[in-house]
Amino acid sequence: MPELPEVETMRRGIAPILGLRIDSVVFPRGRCRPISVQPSTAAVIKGMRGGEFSAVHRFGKRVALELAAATAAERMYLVIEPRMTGLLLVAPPPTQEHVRLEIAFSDSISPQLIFWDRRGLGTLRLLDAAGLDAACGPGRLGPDGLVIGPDDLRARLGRSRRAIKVALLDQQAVAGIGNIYAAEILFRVGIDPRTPCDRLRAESWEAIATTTRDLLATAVEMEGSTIGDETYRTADNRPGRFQLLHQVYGREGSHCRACGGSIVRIVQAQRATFYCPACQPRQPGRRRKERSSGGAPGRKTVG
DNA sequence: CGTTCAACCTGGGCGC
DNA sequence: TGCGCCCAGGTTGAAC
Repeated sequence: MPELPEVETMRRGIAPILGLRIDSVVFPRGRCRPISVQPSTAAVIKGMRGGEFSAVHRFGKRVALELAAATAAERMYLVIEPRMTGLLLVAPPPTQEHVRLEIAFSDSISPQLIFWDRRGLGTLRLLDAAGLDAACGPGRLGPDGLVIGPDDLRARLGRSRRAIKVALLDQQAVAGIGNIYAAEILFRVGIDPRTPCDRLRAESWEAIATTTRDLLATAVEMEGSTIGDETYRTADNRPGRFQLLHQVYGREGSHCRACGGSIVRIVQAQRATFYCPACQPRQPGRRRKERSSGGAPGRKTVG
């Protein structure tokens, strides 16, 4: 679940553990399969115990905890990728069973840091600076969604034939957008999610970039989106509030809050897309053999 | 280059 | 009640 706003909220929420001495690092052996830990659980324990975290960064949908070191060359980072169900907590976890990592600090008053992940698709990596750059640097991730500019977005996607919804999920184009926010962004700019990128005009890219920044910033302020029960929670175990502002995601068959029409669900690249056909009309076909049969810019059901 | 599919996992919800 | 199926916020790699 966690996309940029949720991961940013996690990043901010675990700040209380910065500067505390790492007393113990435990990978509980649950009944379920272990998550991916690189280079190994033993190496992670050895690399962290006795140290302290000096900063916490976010790269797209990943959190990187920086370990204090005498020199930059020795500096290591614990990179956490929550994927679908991972949570970073400084509060008691939803269940004990899916606690994947537990870090305790010598100051007994302070909370533990817990990585909890029901499905276990999340990953943990202990990386040096070069490894961090390879995993999260500009070669791997595009500009962050909170600061993406229209020119950058257009330069990266403007010539692509991919559908705009699918392209917005490409982390190399722009980092941090996931399935929820891609749908919400496109609703707010009134663009059909199936529109090929190379058919969007400059003003559309402008609108998409501006809306992406604004919407993600608002979602961060509202501490992300919590849908259903055992999903995303803040680091201190509270639900986010941005789901209250969702206009299309998860609302198939419901009335569009803008026009009263019906929200539709389609599948693109094996993932659900929600949109309002009335508020997000098909682009008038630029550069495509258009057989104006009726006259009105009516649609032909294509797929 | 782009799409499609399977895989990685657990668990909730639904129809029968 | 139980079983089987579909669904889920993400990412990756192989096959076409």
